[in-house]
Amino acid sequence: MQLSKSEEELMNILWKQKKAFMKDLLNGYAKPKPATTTVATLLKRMADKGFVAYKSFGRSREYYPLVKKKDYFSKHVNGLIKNFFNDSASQFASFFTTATNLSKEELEELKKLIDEQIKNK
Amino acid sequence: MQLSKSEEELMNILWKQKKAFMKDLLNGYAKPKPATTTVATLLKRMADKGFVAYKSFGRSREYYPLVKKKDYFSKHVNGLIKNFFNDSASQFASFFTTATNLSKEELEELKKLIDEQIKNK
DNA sequence: TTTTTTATTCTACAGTTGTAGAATTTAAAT
DNA sequence: ATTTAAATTCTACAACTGTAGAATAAAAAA
Repeated sequence: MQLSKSEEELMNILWKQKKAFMKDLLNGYAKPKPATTTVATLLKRMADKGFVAYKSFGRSREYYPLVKKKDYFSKHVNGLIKNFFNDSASQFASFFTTATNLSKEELEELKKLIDEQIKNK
Repeated sequence: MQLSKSEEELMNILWKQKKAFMKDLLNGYAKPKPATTTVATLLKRMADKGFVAYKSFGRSREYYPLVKKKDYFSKHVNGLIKNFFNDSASQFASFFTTATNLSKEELEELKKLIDEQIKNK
């Protein structure tokens, strides 16, 4: 099962912190922080879905991710690709480069990266 | 408001066909085609959300998209980028090239595209 | 014209999501 | 030892989703 939008948001905070207590997670949110109970609910759901686990320390818990951001992400993008680009990653890639607004520098950087990739094949 | 997963799927069929009657849309689905009423429900919701419209022909309708795939898509990807990559498109791009499995040919193709982009800047 | 097919509208319902208050528990502060 | 602050569990609830049957209407086929 997939994570929902707000679960993803929380997951992202957790990925950044690697492991965190409730208080750390709350701290990871910006401006209008959600209620503690909201985060708790999300964490429970995420645990049920198998995306996070925790170590108990007395009353509270240290949460940590069970899936790597990279893995989660690539599955995510693959869904996008499948859904929108007839399962063609290259079609997606070309779409991507024209659809997003990368600066010249970023494009150069990306090109370099691709060269690396090509060498490794 | 955003489209849901299955609405996206349908939207994608519509984008391919440019405009379509119910029957065409149903035809666009693979293997276990959904019930006509299911598609009808989705279409109604999509119309409410402002993503499709239609021209009536007697009893039935010819549906057509109100948003371009490209526009929808870039908004979509920007959400992804914002959520996962601190708003950095280039960070996303590099992540993308390593996370997806492009073949050598596809990579070459992509590189060529990027060169085009660079020239146009 | 009677029958059949097809599209549309209504209604329904369970599952998911976003959000959080109330109650409780426990660790920390005084 | 009391009070206070923080984390957890329970409960709740409306909105959104996925899916489709029943009823209806109209168009097409027989």
